[in-house]
Amino acid sequence: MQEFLREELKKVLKEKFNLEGVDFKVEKPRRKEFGDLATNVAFLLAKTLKKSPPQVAEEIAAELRKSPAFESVEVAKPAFINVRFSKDFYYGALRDILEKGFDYYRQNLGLGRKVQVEYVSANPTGPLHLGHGRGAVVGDVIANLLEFYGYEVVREYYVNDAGNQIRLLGLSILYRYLELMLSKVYEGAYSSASYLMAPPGEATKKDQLYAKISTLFREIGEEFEKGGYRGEYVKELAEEVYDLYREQILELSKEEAVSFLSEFGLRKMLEEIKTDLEDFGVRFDVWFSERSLYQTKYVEKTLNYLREKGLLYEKDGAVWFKTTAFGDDKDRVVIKSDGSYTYFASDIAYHYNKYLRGFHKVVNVWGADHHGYVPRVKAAVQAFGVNPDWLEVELIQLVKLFRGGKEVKMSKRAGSFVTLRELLDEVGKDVVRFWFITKRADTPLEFDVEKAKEESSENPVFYVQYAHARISGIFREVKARKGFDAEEPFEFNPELLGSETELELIKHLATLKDELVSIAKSREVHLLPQLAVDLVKDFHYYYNHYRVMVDDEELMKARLALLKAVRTALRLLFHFIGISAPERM
RNA sequence: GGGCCCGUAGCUCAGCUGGAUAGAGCAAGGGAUUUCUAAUCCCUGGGUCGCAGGUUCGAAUCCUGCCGGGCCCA
Repeated sequence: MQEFLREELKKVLKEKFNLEGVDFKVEKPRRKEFGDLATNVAFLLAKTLKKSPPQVAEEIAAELRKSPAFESVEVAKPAFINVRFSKDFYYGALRDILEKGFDYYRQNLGLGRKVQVEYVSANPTGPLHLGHGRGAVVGDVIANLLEFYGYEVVREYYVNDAGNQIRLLGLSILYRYLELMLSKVYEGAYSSASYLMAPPGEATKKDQLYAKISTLFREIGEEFEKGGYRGEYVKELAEEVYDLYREQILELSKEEAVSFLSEFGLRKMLEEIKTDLEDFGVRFDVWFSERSLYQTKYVEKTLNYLREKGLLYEKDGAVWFKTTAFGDDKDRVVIKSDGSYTYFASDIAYHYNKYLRGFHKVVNVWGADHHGYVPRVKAAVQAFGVNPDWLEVELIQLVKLFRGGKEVKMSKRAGSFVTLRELLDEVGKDVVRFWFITKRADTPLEFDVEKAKEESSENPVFYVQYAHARISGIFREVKARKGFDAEEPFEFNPELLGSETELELIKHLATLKDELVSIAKSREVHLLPQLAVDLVKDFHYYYNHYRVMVDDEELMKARLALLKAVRTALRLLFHFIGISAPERM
């Protein structure tokens, strides 16, 4: 309806003042006495038209009044124009919702263009933590919105499976495996008779194992101390290795063992990450391997491309990319002096790949700790001759975990952090998803587990879901007692919904359309939960003041239609947020 | 030292492309159901919008400085 008024206003401006492209605002006023929608357009035009704001407002209002869609058009205090839509306008909206369902809310903003949303992309060197979870929800919700509004969305996870991190994972598993072997040796797992019956003069099997373990420990100990992964999950992986391979790993050389275990760990972690995300309602279309960029020589090709454009140069034995040519504060290394590529090199290649895949737009959901990274990737994008706005980066701040008002300190290096999995198991998918998008993504979120759990009855998540269950409950009752199936399409007379409460509710449903579009455009997903709460509040009020199952069948049908429309809107909101719509609670 | 983000009710947060009496949830207090789910509804209290200047018809919103918190880089 905002769009409707906006168009009407544009028409007036064009026809009456011959003005176009005025950036006026149409919004829902805070107080309902001010009407359904208000605009500040008169303030903006006063200067150009050399008239007083109230005067301009009055002239515009006079034009608007000619349309039957408006019940009233008033000019208020300074020079706001307050518009009230007619009942027929709203009844029409209600009919539309019943008839079209989700499609009432749909708008083809995307025109079928391809958009990529890349999110999570956590290193597969450990379980997902809460920050990843937050990014997962935000990315997922953005993707849901874009999909709904006519984009062809590719959901993608960039897997950092190249480079030292993975090696360190393998090395850490090896270290824990050695610890485990050592304890097995001492526990006597390897001191059975056959091991002890070595020919005279030869070391026992036990001695041999011990010697190998000590050697390997010496070789990797320092590296592990410096950068190894300390989490419990590494020990678990080591146990799996032991169960599968027993002492066989010891027959490998150090490097063989590390690379074998790196692969093992990578595969396991990816599986785990995938499962966790699926249980979180997050699925990807593409798992893009960083390593593949090297295997297909994509990194090389991309750098050659930049070199041809004269954007690479050598200095201090390293190869640099002239990102300053595109607004970065300094140039960046792409090949280090030891000949190895930097992460930036593969990132450039990855984005070149995205570009060549023909995306109309690319949305990257990154942890806020990467914010310093944005200018250089945007620089790279520009080097391909692409507008930097093509790449949109949404930064996700940390999640601070609280338990009963006390912060739970988390440190990844020390291995003490609460995983997404643990939180999911403790409070449930719907609650976590809902809470993770209640705050602007770019500011830290404080999440209190006790609150999310204990207040379950006062929890906004259940509050909104309860409304859905209530409506479904009414439908069940109506069917059981009156034999009327509201799930099927039915005729109704909207004019029977004449009370202010009912009209307000219909208005609410119509207004939601504008609000959702605005959220989709601005990626302000944190507003969705509030939108759900606001709508549900109106519904519960209605429920408490009006009875749906009444003897007057026409009235009943009209009210059922209203509830059905509310349920449609709720389902759409839940769909965006990614929470379930329970039939009963 | 440089850059980015944040500071709004007791708590968690909206509002920030300037606009009408600054909102929501939770927490606190009081009330409502012989009726379709009380996981509900209604009412009440609660604010120097971090501080100080500036811009203007008008500032929580824009600009500058300071204070406090977080993150990144060197």
